[in-house]
Amino acid sequence: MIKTTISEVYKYVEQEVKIGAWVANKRSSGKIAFLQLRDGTGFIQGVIVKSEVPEEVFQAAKSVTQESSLYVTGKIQKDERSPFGFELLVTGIEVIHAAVDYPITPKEHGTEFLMDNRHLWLRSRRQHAVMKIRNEIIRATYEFYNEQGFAKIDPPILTGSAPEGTSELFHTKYFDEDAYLSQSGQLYMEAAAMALGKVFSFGPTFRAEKSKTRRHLIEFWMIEPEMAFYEHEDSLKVQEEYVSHIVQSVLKNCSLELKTLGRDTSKLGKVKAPFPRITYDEAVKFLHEQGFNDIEWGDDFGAPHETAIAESYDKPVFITHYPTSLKPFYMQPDPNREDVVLCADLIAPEGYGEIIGGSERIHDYDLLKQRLEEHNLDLDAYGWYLELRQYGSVPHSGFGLGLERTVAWISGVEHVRESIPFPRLLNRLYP
RNA sequence: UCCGCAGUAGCUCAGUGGUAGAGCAUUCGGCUGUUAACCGAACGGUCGUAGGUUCGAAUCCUACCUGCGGAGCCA
Repeated sequence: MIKTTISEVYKYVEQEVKIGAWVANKRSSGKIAFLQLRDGTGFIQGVIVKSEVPEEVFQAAKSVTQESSLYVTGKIQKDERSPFGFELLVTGIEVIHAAVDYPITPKEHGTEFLMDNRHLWLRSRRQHAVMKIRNEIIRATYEFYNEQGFAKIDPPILTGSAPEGTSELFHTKYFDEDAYLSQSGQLYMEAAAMALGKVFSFGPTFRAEKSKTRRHLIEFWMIEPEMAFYEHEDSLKVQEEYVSHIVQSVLKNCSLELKTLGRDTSKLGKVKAPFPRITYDEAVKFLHEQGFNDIEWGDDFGAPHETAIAESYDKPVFITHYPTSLKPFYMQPDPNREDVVLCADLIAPEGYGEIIGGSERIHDYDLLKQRLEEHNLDLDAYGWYLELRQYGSVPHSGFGLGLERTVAWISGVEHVRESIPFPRLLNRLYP
């Protein structure tokens, strides 16, 4: 007997196989029963015909409960009636564990209930599809940066100093010292870029912000590349090629998952480099033309502004050259204009908001020191960071991509809480 | 922190001053191609918590708790 998985059954048409699976749902009538089986690799329907199996097998199929675990044996058949293309004509059922009163029934449920049962909700067809897409984005990320000659570098998660104050950082103790959970590895990645040239990080970040929207998580994952000798424009090219690569990889390798989610793939198909760019100045002018009177030059954009800008393009759009006053201390000023910096936010289409923030970094020692002082930051805490500009400083750029917003956008799910296995939200630390 | 909405059976909801309801889940029975299967029956309740108004409160009033949506905030 061949033991296999649902994803491999196409190799065994008209052969007898054994599959370990869970019962996602069942339907039965007097003389035929259908089991919707899942094993993590996919979904397949098992068909049990009363007249063709021993009575105890048919009774087992009729009485098995939702989410019970089974070893099922049977013959693989091609079948036009199955959306998957194959069915399992069951000849034997061995119940490994009988589930009792599985809470998530085949009908609709509310958000709170599903989040309380997140450990079980992940088994659903829809959540399974989102996790597979997340996995494909992660795989394509490593593929892209390895092909482009980047080294993966892991910055620390526990840090002593905070780039911009500590109000939105998670506080903890480091023996007798204060410590904080990282909200970005960027500064460390700059040090790594001076050692290895092109580097990227991929890890969790933590923000103790009281944000409660469909785009915010307390704990989320970020990909942060940093490149020595790359100026602003060089960095934008990496960004648009990277985002194109992950979108096209998902389209190529997750077609079944996108179909399960009902995602409009024609919109994703257009996501190919190059991406449109507008400057902050142009964006403000555009918003005024659209009737937004609540914004002036020097104000940051809110969610409605970002959405209005994104909606006028069918690809992600870069907004570049923000006012210096809106951005962090380390961004390189535009050589032609002191009042704006060489930065860009990448706004995803369809209202998913900012998925990338990046900039060219200041590489001049005196200017960086001046900026630290202007922001009232502790020069000792930033000593090592400033020192990078004393030993062979070079122009360099980098950016950070938020994984969950990207997963939510590509999957087409409404809220980032569905794009991470166990979301940490304002009021959610369980399960 | 602010604005808005909600909390009734395991789940999703109806009930807006007069005997607590439906669908799903579960259990039992029926049905040979079902796709959230269908048909019949049974089981299932501290109406978020506390106080108040009333002959009588799930329903009206007050406070609090919890959740959802949005804003603000957000490298």
